[in-house]
Amino acid sequence: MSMINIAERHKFILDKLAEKGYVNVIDLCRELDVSGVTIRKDLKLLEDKSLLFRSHGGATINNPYTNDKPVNEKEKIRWQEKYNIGQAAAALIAPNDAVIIASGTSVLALAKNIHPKGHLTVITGALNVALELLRWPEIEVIQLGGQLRSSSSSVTGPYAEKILEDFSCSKLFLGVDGIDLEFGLTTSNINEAHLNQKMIATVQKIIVLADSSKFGKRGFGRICGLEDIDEIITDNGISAHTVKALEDTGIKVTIV
Amino acid sequence: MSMINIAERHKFILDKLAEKGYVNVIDLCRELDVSGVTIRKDLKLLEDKSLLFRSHGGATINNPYTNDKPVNEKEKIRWQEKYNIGQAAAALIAPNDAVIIASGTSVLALAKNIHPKGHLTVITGALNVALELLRWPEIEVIQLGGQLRSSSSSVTGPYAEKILEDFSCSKLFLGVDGIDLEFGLTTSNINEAHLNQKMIATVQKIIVLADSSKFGKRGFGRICGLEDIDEIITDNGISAHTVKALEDTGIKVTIV
DNA sequence: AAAAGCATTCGAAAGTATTCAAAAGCGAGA
DNA sequence: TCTCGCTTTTGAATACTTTCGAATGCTTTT
Repeated sequence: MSMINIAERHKFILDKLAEKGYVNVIDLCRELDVSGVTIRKDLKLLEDKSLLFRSHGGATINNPYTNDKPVNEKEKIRWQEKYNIGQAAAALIAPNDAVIIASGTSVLALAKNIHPKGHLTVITGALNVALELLRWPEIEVIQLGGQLRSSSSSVTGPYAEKILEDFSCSKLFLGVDGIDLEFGLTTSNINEAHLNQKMIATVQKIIVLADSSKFGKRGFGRICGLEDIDEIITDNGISAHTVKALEDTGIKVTIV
Repeated sequence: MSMINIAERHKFILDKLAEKGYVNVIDLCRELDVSGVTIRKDLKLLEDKSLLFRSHGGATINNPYTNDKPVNEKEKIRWQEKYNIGQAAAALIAPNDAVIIASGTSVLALAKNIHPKGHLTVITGALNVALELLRWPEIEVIQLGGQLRSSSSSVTGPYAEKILEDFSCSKLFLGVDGIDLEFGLTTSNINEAHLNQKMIATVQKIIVLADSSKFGKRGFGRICGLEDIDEIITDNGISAHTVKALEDTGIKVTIV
């Protein structure tokens, strides 16, 4: 196989990488009928464009060391926004607080951003949130019980709701799938929505974490109306008009 | 399987670690068709990147989760035995079973070894066990609720015990800290022991997972006497005399 | 205490990377 | 067509990495 120019060689290399996940210099030399020096130069160019990872004798398509566990797509997208939102939310937590953290990627970002100053009690149904917080000896974590949903790694159902009845917390951090000015807060799972309602009933202050893509959307399960919530933390993709409407309802809007 | 270069070898090692939680040098030598020196060098490199923990003869996963030292220290040692024990225990699970899995490193090894054939219901208080099982859509996981202990990443307390009252399961898989012929089964935490008692009350068959170092030891919290249990799975470090004594009590002893 | 198993170090051999100056290719203009 | 100026490719020399077995020391088991 003889390749006329660089572009074609690069395409060949990337195609082979996509197919096999790995290429080595020697084989490419033979297949493309060029010298090793040339292949190495090609690989270096592609590496500089971060289209592959170089290693001795060849190259791989993805970094062998970022052993990415199959993080679902939702978790990847808008991570930076969620992270900033989580950071802002974490700043609202005071020493000796008792708070509830619901489930979802936004509140996981919150959990990762909590660096407790004093003692803290956290109630959550989300396994990943609980595990994140267990690192801190200052935090007492109450895990809600019940049937686990694999999509959110969190519990729902009567057992969780029953446990909630025994507690009274100062703040609830709630991640949602949709915020609609008329319809209120929604999530895509009806059981999750029901649990969230119980959570709302046991706290004094409700703080919603939602990146700006959530506004105007309606999920399947309605959680509550806008009039029930106290604060929304979102990113600057939110429209001024929406901010105005929320603030008119008496909600504090924090934009990160 | 012959791997040509480092990157692929490292990826293989990390993948295997992610799946099994433990790798040993000898097996990797065979699987990757390289010498022990090379594998050790690889493991050292990966350890320097803190992608794993080195241990005699192998390595264990360094999960950013479950990063509480107590478990990780324990996890380092005798992993091979625990893994084999977990494998044998997993073989006892039948389709459509409903089982309880307690907490500890041995039963975590069990969880990693479960590859369900049909539907399966699992009740557990251990977050790491629950997370491990959530991968399988065939498994319905019931997470117990309550206060979390960071050393074991598992719940104890009245909420967990209350949930247990509603279920009746066929088997309980129990990891313990000590097995004494007179004193019975013990664990180092009194709350854990109490929860284990409640678990025992809700199942028909009790299977204890314990590597051979546990025999003759007494932990702080007594769980039950030997007469209450049905089967023990352990490794071949157990003395013939102990096996005889256990079998005389009517316990089936499985040695892996 | 001995034996077995595992880890580390070292130098040799093979394989791979880099550099550099020479050669080859290529388009533009005479 | 030929040459000029440019980029791309190349082989050769050199430098670096990787792998391995053997020797030696360490840990665990018997």
